[in-house]
Amino acid sequence: MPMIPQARKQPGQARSRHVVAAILEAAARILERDGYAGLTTNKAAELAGVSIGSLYQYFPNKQALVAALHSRHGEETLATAREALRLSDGLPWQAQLECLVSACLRLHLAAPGLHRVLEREWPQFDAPPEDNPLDAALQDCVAEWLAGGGLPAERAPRLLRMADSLIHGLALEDAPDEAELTRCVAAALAAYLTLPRQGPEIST
Amino acid sequence: MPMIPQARKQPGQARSRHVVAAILEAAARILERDGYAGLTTNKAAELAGVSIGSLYQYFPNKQALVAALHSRHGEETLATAREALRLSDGLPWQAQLECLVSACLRLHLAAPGLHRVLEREWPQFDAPPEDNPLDAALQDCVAEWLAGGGLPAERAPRLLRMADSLIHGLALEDAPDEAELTRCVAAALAAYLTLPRQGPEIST
Amino acid sequence: MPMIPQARKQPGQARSRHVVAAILEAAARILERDGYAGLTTNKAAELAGVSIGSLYQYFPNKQALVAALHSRHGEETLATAREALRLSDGLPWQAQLECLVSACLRLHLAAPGLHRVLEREWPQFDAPPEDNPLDAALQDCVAEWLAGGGLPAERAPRLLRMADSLIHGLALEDAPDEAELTRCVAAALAAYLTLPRQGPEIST
Amino acid sequence: MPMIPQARKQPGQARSRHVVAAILEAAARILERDGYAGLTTNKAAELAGVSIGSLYQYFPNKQALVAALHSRHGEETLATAREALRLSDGLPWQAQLECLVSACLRLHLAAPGLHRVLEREWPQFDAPPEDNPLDAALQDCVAEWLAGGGLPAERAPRLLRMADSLIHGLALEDAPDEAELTRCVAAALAAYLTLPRQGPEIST
DNA sequence: AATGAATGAGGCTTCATTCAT
DNA sequence: TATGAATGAAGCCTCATTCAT
Repeated sequence: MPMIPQARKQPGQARSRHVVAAILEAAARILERDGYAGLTTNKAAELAGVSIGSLYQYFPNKQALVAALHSRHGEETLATAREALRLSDGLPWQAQLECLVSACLRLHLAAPGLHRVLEREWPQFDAPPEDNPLDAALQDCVAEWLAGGGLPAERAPRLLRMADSLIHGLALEDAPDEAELTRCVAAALAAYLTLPRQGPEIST
Repeated sequence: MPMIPQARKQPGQARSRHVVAAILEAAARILERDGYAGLTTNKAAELAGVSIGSLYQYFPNKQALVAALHSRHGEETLATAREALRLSDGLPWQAQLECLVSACLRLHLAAPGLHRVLEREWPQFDAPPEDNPLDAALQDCVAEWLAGGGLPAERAPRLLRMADSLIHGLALEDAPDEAELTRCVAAALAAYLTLPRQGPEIST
Repeated sequence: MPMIPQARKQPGQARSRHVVAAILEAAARILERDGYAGLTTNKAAELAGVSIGSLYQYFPNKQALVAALHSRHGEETLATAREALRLSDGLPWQAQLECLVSACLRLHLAAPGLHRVLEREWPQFDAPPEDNPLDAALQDCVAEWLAGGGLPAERAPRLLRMADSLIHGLALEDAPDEAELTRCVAAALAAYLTLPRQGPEIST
Repeated sequence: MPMIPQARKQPGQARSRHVVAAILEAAARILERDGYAGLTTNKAAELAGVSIGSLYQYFPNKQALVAALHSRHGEETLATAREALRLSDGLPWQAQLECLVSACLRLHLAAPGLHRVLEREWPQFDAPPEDNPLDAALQDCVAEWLAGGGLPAERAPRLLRMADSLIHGLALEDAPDEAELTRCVAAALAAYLTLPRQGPEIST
């Protein structure tokens, strides 16, 4: 149970890659619609238009299927973050933060249910805390950016955790307004970043 | 599926109350350890030391069991919030906010896994969001406090959502430091509360 | 399983008799409404307004409960038949047959579902074929009547079986008309009674 | 509950058809022996020599399994009736009626318990009575035959109900004699068919 | 490689029956 | 004697996974 298996084979042929993509897409759609409990390997295979046997050809079990989606989500997030920082290069850090948040928010608003499942319902996210290479890369990326702006780079991990939480929590609002949410999240994160190093508690 | 059943019979005798408490306690422990999917009615009954039939005497189905825990969590949260505001009455609002966050954080640090399940994994999203009387009461409570402090009371719903997200997200940290997390969360929420009414996106 | 237990105790007190009657009445109503599968001892006890424990005080198990209803039905049928024959004494046998059929039909139209269950769905009716004393008494009664009218008394068993089948089958019609059904059933039974002793088949 | 599900997938391959046949055969045997309540999906699968999963591959639930048997019985009855009428074409209607009854009786004597369950215990009474296409076809077939013989075709529905009742009732006799029973049933039905249109109740 | 029929452990739930109070 | 909470065997059904074709 604790092992998170990888895809059984690297899709070498174009057809294989297409099948894998179809399966992942189908699984994502079901996850978005019905949650983790509503996803069955048979439903995913059917929606993907392949046989259940073919699904198991590429994914050794159901967990691997969701793990692949999780991984894909990590890649998208990393790419989005890098792109946002690149495009906003030169702007004040607050503006860059807004860009970052806005980009991530857009990513999640496209499929809030899916991301909620991947981030919260997916039972394996406690297994590898930070040794997930994608998470690590994202942390490095953000830490580097913080350092470049004179901000405390060691706050990158928690900053990401806070961003994640806020984005997922607010993306589930009834009628989410991207611009407004961006301001809220960015403001909250900025406040964290500018918190004095280890200010003594006033009371106690 | 959309029905949210209630307990099948109110525990009248002392024995009954004890059985119900044991079942809830067992369910909470399993939920904490194995997540929603890992909770089975038979496991809960066994861990509670009662027969499966007894479980169904008090809870018409598995959902009702989790719903009861959810409800209990809501009550605890509401009581905690009220108590924190009462105790900190007269302090500046920032200090009150810290008290509030600190109290809620303490509540969640006691069983972070359980609360993650109850708040995020528990598929109650089909139920009307705010007609949960406990949530509504909590919102009212916070809105009243905000109004009393000259803060925008209409931000109570989102404030609570943000608090929730941050607390649950950060409570899962490896070695959470309550005091430190409190400062982070409070700062983030304070920043949201003091955001200008509808500031233009251009300005910092 | 093959044993058909009797009521555990003879109701001596008035209260006991009342409780037993209430339980039987409740069971009959549920049987009528929901069929054999829909009858549960707990439902019967609740509808009767007594505790499940009390039900088992008077009926050792569920089968005994239904057996009691079955027995009661047999008694009613026997009484009805005797009464019909008595009242029609002196009339030609065809008229008496109509009286008999009419009386039985009326009995069944009052609660067709219940009687269907008791006669067809009740799994024990294959166990004692004719050693049921009530059935035997009914057969004797009818045989005697047949003999008195110069009709073949040895056909009583099959006559009763045919009457039973027809009455139960036709009582389930959508809008049963008692008078019309009586004529149909009586005509059919009369035809059987007047069938030549062992007439050679015309063909073959 | 009111849904009357169909087979989940039509047996396409030879293997599938064999499995379906084995399941139906096993279910029929259990139904015959133990009645509806005694039939369990697991017992049927085991007796059929297939896994419980395979049973549910072809029958979405227990009801569908029995419905399939019911349907099969309807088809057999219809075919038998048509064949009997065809073979006896040209004979006087009384002889044809005997052929009809004889053929149906033979059908039911092969497995009287099964047919009793299918016709009487099977709780299909909520389904519209005559929109079962097989029943309707049988009625049409008989009505047409009656009309051709100068008999009241509008009596076909009740005639069938009476035939059904009598056949099922008498097929359960201890040592049924087909020829004898045929004469009894045919005589009874003939009497119904020749009943005067709406004769006054007073006359004999 | 692809297919999809087959498998069977295991989950949820019911209900006849018992027994402590 | 009455009560009703407690019991647990047993039934229905799902779904991850395998394997013969």
